Amino acid sequence: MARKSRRSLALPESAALPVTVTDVAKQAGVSPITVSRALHRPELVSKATRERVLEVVRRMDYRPNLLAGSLATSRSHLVAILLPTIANSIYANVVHTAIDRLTEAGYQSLIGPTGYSAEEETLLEAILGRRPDGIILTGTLHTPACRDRLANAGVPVVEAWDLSDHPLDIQVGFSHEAVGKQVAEHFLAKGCLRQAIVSVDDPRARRRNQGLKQALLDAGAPQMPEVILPLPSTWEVGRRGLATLLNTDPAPPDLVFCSSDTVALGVIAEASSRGLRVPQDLRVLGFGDTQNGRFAWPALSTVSVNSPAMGEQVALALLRRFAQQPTENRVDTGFELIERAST
Amino acid sequence: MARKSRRSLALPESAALPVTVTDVAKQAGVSPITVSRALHRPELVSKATRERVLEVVRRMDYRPNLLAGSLATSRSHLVAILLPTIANSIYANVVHTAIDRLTEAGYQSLIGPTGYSAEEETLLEAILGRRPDGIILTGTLHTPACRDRLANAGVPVVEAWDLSDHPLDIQVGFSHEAVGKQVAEHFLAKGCLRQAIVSVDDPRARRRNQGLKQALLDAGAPQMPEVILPLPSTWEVGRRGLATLLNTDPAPPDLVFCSSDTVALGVIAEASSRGLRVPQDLRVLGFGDTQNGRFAWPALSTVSVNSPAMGEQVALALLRRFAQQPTENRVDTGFELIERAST
DNA sequence: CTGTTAGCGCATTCAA
DNA sequence: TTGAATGCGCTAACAG
Repeated sequence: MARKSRRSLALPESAALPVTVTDVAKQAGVSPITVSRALHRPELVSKATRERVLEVVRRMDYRPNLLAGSLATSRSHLVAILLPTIANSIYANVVHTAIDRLTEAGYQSLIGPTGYSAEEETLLEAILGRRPDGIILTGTLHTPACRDRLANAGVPVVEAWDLSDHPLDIQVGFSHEAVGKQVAEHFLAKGCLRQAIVSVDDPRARRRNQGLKQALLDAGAPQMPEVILPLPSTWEVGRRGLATLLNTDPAPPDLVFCSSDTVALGVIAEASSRGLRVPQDLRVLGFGDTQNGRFAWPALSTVSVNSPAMGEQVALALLRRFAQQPTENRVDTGFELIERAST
Repeated sequence: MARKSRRSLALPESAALPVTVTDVAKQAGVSPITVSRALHRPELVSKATRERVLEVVRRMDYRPNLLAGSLATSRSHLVAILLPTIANSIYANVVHTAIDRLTEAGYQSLIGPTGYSAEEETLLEAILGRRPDGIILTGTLHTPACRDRLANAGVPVVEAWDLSDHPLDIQVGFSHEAVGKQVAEHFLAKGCLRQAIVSVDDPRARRRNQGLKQALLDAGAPQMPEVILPLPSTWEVGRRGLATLLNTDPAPPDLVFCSSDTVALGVIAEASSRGLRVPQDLRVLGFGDTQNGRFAWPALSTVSVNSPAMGEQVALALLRRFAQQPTENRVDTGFELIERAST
């Protein structure tokens, strides 16, 4: 009893046609909608029919087609996550936590790599075409057009990892300027007057650096060289960065503020290969949460940003929106300076 | 001229109803299918109407609903990627490369976290319910039921990071036993007879370890202690691992084979805090490609698995399947032992 | 080259 | 408690 026009090719019988609600309905002697209800709103169906239907569902190995469901309900249960890169990413922990929470709540995650500004618009359209129920933004969108597009997509958007003055919608993050400021002040108080910077070229890193430099300026501390190298963020950036610093300035820095823990490790490697002791001769400060707070590299101080908490907040904000509950539109997840001596 | 029953709520006019093919068709004075063709198969439409339609598309800001398209064509242009974790993951580089290629080819990536065996089945159903055109598996599926389900889902599946004797479908990876064997033999030849292991508890790591131990056995080298610690793979595993090794055995190892570069760094940290020189007193061997081959930690030897190439092959295999071109069902991407002395 | 018809699989609305 | 009719938005098949 073949259906009217499913597939033109003759298929081997192993590739059976997918079972649909209609198939189940026929077998169970009910209408398709009853099957749907038995599955999703069982309280609307009498116990007898419900059990019969579910039995048939099991027997026929019925798997709902979520595409069809989404089309009919206009709720895709899809969350799009836009991030520059998955590999070695400072955002990975946040994204990971958020995905876990969303998955638990029955949402699935669509990943969009925003690494290449050229195709950003295309990517965004492809993503929006799936009609996601929500969007998570970790990196920065390159073109203003894309930001506009997102703002007007009629979809809740969470921007993570930052608090800016021009929110798209919801923000979960912290102030990068404040990070730089606090680092500078903390170490000024400890007597570190020669604070240098080794950083990749990233907008947020630049704002942290700016915060640090401003604080130094305000305190009347000397301006030290700042080495900015291109992405990606590798150990090599740190090694070359410190090498450059030391070659440039006759008087070495007493602190190096790095754009990430990875870069900081490179600085430590370079320092030790030059016989500089960390932190006695040179303090090295990283940023991020590579090890997720579990364990830090000896002598590597760092600014921990509490990624898991951020991930939770990101997911929470979206889920509350979905449930049409009131939401905070701005969550400051803070950061914490962790100092390590050695061993 | 409102449509019949779209949305019940009165919406502010800013939240305009999404434009559909039908809307465009009306404005352009053609039928919906012509709009569809002008967009997707322009060669089937006369230049004049095509231009008119596209003009209207632009003016009305039409955005195709990919859910509807997928439902109609049975091609979702979605690839599901199942991986244990995104954070600090050894798989991240592979996944990243694969996503890039797939995105370029017009496919989008759905991420499914398989970290929690308990809900593995639920997750899998949710993913399959989206009718992905292909599936990428990086970690291991925990239950046999899930493997069966995948094998019979009627969807191309690529298993990455491994070559086993019981492929689900396509395999792209390398032999983990061979890694262990080659490491053992290489360093035996260099005179390292006391090869110990510090590893997390992971099936594939265990197979690498097994390969190493077997090769040692075959060569008549002494069996050294093997420290297996629970996931996740952090520096701390390395530190505690080496500490345990040194406390357990009076005669220290001359080589420590680690389950990842991260663990290996921990071993190096512990070694240096104990005054052991790497590699003179102790060679440390990592595994993976944390830095993607760009730069290695001084004195950290490693087994590089060429993740980008693997990612390419994974994407390629799927794309060829989608295009119904013949495919290799088993691609050995190999690995490479990289030895580093210092500095 | 263009349009008509019909269907993808499911769920909302209303009626019974 | 159940069902019929209909629509979600798009496209394949066929006709003209």
